[in-house]
Amino acid sequence: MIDINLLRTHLQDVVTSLKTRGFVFDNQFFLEIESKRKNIQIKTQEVQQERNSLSKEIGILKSKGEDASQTLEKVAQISSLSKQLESDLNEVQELLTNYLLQIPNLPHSSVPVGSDEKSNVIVKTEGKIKSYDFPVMDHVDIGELIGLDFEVSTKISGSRFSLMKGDLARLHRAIGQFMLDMHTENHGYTECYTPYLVNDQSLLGTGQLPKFGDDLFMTKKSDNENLYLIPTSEVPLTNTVRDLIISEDDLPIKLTAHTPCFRSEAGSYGKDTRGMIRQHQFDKVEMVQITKPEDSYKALEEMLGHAENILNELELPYQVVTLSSGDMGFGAAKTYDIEVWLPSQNQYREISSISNCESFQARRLKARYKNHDGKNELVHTLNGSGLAVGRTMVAILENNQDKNGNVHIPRVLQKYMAGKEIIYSKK
RNA sequence: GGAAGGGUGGAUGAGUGGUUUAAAUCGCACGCCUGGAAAGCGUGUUCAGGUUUUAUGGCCUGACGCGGGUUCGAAUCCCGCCCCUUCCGCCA
Repeated sequence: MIDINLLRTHLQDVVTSLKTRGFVFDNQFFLEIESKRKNIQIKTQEVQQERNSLSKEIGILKSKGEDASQTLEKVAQISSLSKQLESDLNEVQELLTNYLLQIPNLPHSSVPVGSDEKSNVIVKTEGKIKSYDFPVMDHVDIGELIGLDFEVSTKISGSRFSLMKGDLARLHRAIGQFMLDMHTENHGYTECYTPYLVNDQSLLGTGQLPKFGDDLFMTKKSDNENLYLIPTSEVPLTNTVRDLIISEDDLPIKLTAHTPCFRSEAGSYGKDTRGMIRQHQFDKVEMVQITKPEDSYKALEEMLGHAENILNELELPYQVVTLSSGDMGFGAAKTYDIEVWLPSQNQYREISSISNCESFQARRLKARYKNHDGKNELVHTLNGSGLAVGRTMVAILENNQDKNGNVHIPRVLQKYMAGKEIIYSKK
């Protein structure tokens, strides 16, 4: 949620900024509803004040044993007026916050302006793309030779799920373990185990609700309560600080978790239907940082470095792009995507997304810290994949294949695979 | 799932319809005292919002788990829900 005071004081700037990310701000609606809110609120508070003082008078009169019927009569009218105004005020305020919840975050000044991914800017390209003297297979063809079985997963659950067996399943586990170990042992994150089902308050806090409910899998807890499968562990990790006032000494908070993620991919029919690129269920190791406002952009660079370290260790070629204003997610002020090289597609594909949400989520979460002046100030929240496990495995299969369809296990993963160096194909 | 008890400012905890402006204690901050400290004494110490002010601030509204209701007036009474504790049942 963006700061309503910004809308009151710098409306035009906000409108212009939002336009760069394709959001059309309803100026007239806002001004209308805001002035209505102001009028009703002032009037409501006046009436409440009068009611309170008259009610107090009644109390005093009665305690003295005097007759209060005249005052009672007077306050009866005021009281019903007050009720009416209170409900009017509620209505207007609900309208206003509902609108505010729909508004995406403002892009940071360093974000390239553009309407879609075509305006993304490549920051750097790392690693050497191998050349292959044989026709490369994609990960589905390789996978089928070493334990990837979409026929079975389709039978069990339908499309966009996968089932792995044997060394491949172990490789998948090894990747997650390795990433988690890197973040906890070398990057200073605290490992977390989190719920995979979360309530709607949590999703409202991180911005998936109310606007993107269609992308979530929902379960029913009871007649009047639903729980949602997490689309990313950003949700539980970031919500750890909801409704908290954190002491300055405890910042930054750096959390990581390896969890499955569940997405209905409602708006992506026909995209990446083959293979493991776009699934309803996938594993991801997530990094989350909670920082002081002045530290958040330093933290963003740091997190990018942490994700890059993983790819460097795995010896996978990648590039880093800064997302343009129109390509960023709802809550982000600035986002870096890391894209890994996939030989079968002859292009880089997203494997990580690292965002600074500034105070956007913190405002929804009521996540604050006590600054050195003793004032409560909203924290900044950042999240990033470090990395998507399934897509990392895809990249390893494709980049490390040989002409016999064997997959060479990256050196850093071998200790997680009992020293195994190659997964041999059944070809 | 069943039964009982509970949820009040940073902590403990009092408060069963009206001077509650949420007591008291602890903690914390500042001041006095002191060579310095402790003790003691004094003062202060929640959040959100509105409005006004150059500003410190002032005035006002709301918040006692959440949401409704009754009432001129609700922390207090009524209804629904959530969470916690203990016991029972089930279960890994």
